Amino acid sequence: MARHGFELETFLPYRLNRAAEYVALRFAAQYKARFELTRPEWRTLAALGSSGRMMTATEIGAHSSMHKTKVSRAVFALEQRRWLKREEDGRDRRFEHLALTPAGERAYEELTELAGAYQAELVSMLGKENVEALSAGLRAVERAMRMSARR
Amino acid sequence: MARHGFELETFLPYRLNRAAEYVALRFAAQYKARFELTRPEWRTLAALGSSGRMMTATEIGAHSSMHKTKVSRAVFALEQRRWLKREEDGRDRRFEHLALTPAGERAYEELTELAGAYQAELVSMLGKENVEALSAGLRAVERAMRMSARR
DNA sequence: AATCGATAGTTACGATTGTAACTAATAGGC
DNA sequence: GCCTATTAGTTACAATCGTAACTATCGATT
Repeated sequence: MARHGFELETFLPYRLNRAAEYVALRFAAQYKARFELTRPEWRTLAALGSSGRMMTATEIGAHSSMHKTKVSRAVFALEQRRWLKREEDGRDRRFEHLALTPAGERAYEELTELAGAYQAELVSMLGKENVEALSAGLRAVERAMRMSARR
Repeated sequence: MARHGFELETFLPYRLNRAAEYVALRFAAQYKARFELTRPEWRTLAALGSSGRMMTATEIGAHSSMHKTKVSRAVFALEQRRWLKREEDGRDRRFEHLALTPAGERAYEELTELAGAYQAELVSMLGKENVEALSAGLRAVERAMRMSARR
């Protein structure tokens, strides 16, 4: 039917994007319904919770690939919710050291359960081999990202 | 270092999203620089160009996974640029049949060349086996999308 | 110690997006 | 032949996002 060689269906950027949207939206529906959390907020929570230590906003951005304005807004929202507290650095007052409050920790624990269950659901939906293939492919992209990051 | 099992780095929705963003942005930079095109506009152009026939806005949205408001705006923009023309349906006047103008065709040809070159660059960057693994994984996700689409 | 440049984080602003409401047109039941 | 439900497409509006500009702080150079 197509007059030309090109087909959007076979174009990797398009396929990646569509798959990512689908997979992310299904999970976002869960934590939005459960916690009224946005994606930047969930990522910030995950970064702090999984590291298990205090982090600066810049570190969070680097760890979870978020623009600093996104992190800034997410930190503000989590602080309002009393899930996160800031502590100023005595030596260098530009830094804010961020940590989860006990309430934030509890939310994080629940979220990681949701995430684990969703990942398991993905494996059973896609099949173990397919997930491994996908993961290997993503690993290659991640490698390429790191390569092009260092100029 | 992490106190908990969960790591964002191993969470598929996150990895997929980050990889998709990276791959899409690198390509978007090319067609934005060359044509001042937005992503919805490029997708609309690609849908029309590759099908080689007239399509309605709804068809374009279904074919390229875009919300109808995105399609509507992209169609308007491409029409302003004289890359696309509308033709009304005589029998059912709700439909608009869309087709590329000769200028639109020429732009599409150039864009597919860019796309082909980029896909080739991806293969050489990631390695053929990795692209095939990624593709197999994506195919599984696409299958799951189709499954959950039919209610 | 004064200045310049770099860095952490915030905010103002414009652009883009999706939801929902809207218009216009058709189909199908009665 | 109506009345209702459905569909195609557009638009108003609010939310979200990134760029760029901004404040505040620090280090280094002189």
